[in-house]
Amino acid sequence: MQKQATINDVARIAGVSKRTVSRVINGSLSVGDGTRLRVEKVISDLKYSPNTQARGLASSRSYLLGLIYDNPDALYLDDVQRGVLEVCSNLGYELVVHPCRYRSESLVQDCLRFMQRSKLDGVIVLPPVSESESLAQALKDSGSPYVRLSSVALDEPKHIVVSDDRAAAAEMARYFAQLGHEKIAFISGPQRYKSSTERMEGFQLGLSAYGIKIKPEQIIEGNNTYETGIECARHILQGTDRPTAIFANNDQMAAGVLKVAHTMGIKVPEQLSVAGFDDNMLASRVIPALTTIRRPVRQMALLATSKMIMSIENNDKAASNVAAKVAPTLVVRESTARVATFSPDE
Amino acid sequence: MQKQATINDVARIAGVSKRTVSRVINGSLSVGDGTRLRVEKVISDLKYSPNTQARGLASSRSYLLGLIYDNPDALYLDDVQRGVLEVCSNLGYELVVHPCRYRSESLVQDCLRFMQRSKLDGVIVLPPVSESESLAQALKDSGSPYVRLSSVALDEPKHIVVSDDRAAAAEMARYFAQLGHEKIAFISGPQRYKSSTERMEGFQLGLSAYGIKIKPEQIIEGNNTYETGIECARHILQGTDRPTAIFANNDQMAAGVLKVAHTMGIKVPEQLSVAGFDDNMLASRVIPALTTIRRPVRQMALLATSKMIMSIENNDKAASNVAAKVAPTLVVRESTARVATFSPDE
DNA sequence: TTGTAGGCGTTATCAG
DNA sequence: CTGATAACGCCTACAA
Repeated sequence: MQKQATINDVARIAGVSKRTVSRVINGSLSVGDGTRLRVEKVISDLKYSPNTQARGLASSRSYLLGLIYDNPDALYLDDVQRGVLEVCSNLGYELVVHPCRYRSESLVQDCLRFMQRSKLDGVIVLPPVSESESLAQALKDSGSPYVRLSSVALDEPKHIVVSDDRAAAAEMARYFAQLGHEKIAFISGPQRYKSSTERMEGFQLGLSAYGIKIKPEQIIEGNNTYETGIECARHILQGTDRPTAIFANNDQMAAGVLKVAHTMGIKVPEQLSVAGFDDNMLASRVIPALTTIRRPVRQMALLATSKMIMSIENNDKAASNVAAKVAPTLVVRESTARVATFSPDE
Repeated sequence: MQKQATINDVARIAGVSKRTVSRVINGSLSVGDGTRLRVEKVISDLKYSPNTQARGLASSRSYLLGLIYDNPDALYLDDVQRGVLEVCSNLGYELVVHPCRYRSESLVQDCLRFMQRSKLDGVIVLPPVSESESLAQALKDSGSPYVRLSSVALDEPKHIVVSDDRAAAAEMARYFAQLGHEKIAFISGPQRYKSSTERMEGFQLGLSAYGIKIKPEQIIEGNNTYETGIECARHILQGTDRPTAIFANNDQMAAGVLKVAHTMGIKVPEQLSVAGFDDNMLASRVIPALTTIRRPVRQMALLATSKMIMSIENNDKAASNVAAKVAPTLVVRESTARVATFSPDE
């Protein structure tokens, strides 16, 4: 392996100064066409590419983006990562991933250290970490470009991309109502997360438009895992007043509901309609395939990354102009159906 | 936000030279205890932490590790990433993720550029990219530490962590045989991947110990996706000579088999046993839960990262001594059963 | 045990 | 439009 060519080699061979080479690299306009061509030729001959570290040292840029998250669903994370990387790599940035603990005392400190240790040019923050106002504030104070993904517009447009979970949940409510369901249960996510409250409120609001109200005891809080989905489903389905439909805060928990229904011999969708939220891989693999809400995760990632890079490259106006809101959509599959006029087993 | 303290600030305030501070930072032994304490105090007072870029420029280290892969299963990637990060962050390294195209002409070039652009200290390569000998050679030539994950020991111990898929598949064969299955089908992965051939051969070998041979037409190649799992299952189950058990190269395809069986009204496991490979989230969520082989993915990631960092820190012996092999294990769930003496529907 | 001097590869300043 | 020259923050021979 040859030792890497440096800017000095290029300058020497092209017969110009380092400064000029630097100008060419960075696309400065004030370079004569002849000079530029000559330098470019040498650059490609030598397969020269600038040393990022040196560049960073001198200009305090690293071409590194950070992704901060706390233990998200694997499928969600993967989606996001793909989206981010797509934009990243096209624009010459690399991605550094950084899991952290949302509820830790040292969250802010930890993230800040992460940023300055690696001299990141900016960070993208996923929920629920994105909901931490103290982190957002710290990021703002430190002057680091950042973009948050969330279900609520908690920041200026250039700093956030939101998905309207509330409206989507309302759409699910409408769909349930139109299928004739009235006895409906809801398995919520942790109430400390905005996404959970947004979805719950959206769902309730949507139902109320049809004069339907979920009984308080039919609203149970899970923590978005398959296992708690199972627990909640048991609780709901073993009760005396079994609902005809259950909406879960995410697909994982909806899969848990399916499992319990199967175990109890309750037929889905004939005797029970079930719906989830996310539309991740699981939703379409499970039997019956889940009716759910598709979150445009990848699109959010693309938007966030574009914003991010625009901010970094001093284009705040452009960053603000990138769309900051996306709309999840209803996907109807096999797990929901019109309510039975009377249940076969009652 | 204060401007970051530099080594010079520390030196000045502690009344020593940069060199001494540098020694303290890097844990050199030849520093007087008094001096060391004094310097350390200043460091913590100033919340000083060395600038990674500058450090890298001078010593050609970046404290950055790379993860190279081509479009793996989201769940697999997530597992690996968690494992790697766990070790990484404890030892002061960050992780840069880098998807690439295994079959691309420019794979080697692309990966090498990635490494030198970000001046990575080392890379961990996932299958199937890890199976590229030309990449491995290039990495070796360029003197970059690297560790490959694979199903075959294609490199020296310090450069690889392998999972014995062959033995695991043989174990599944034994299990099938002991359940009394003789008419068995196999849905393989792409034959250009070692993991696929290892599993297939292991399975066949395992069966042959019981005098069982899979008919050639009962071996079908999928590409490890749910969709091809469905296609292959259709092909197999619509045939005249339906098998009593199907082993799929991974859980995704096994899930596809379940789907088709369900559609065709074939009861699993009563009429058909189904097993997968991986034991990812899907396996336990699906109904019936899949019997499968659990790959210790996370453990592989831990081992690989440890090796990696030891190599980086010039501890090749230690790197070689870290275990280089892990054993996947059989996990029995609900999708397999003793073969029916005669099928109820025949 | 400690300090001096020089270099790592870029970018930025400020002349010309 | 171009070029010296000084940062950037740290490390490493070599000396003392």
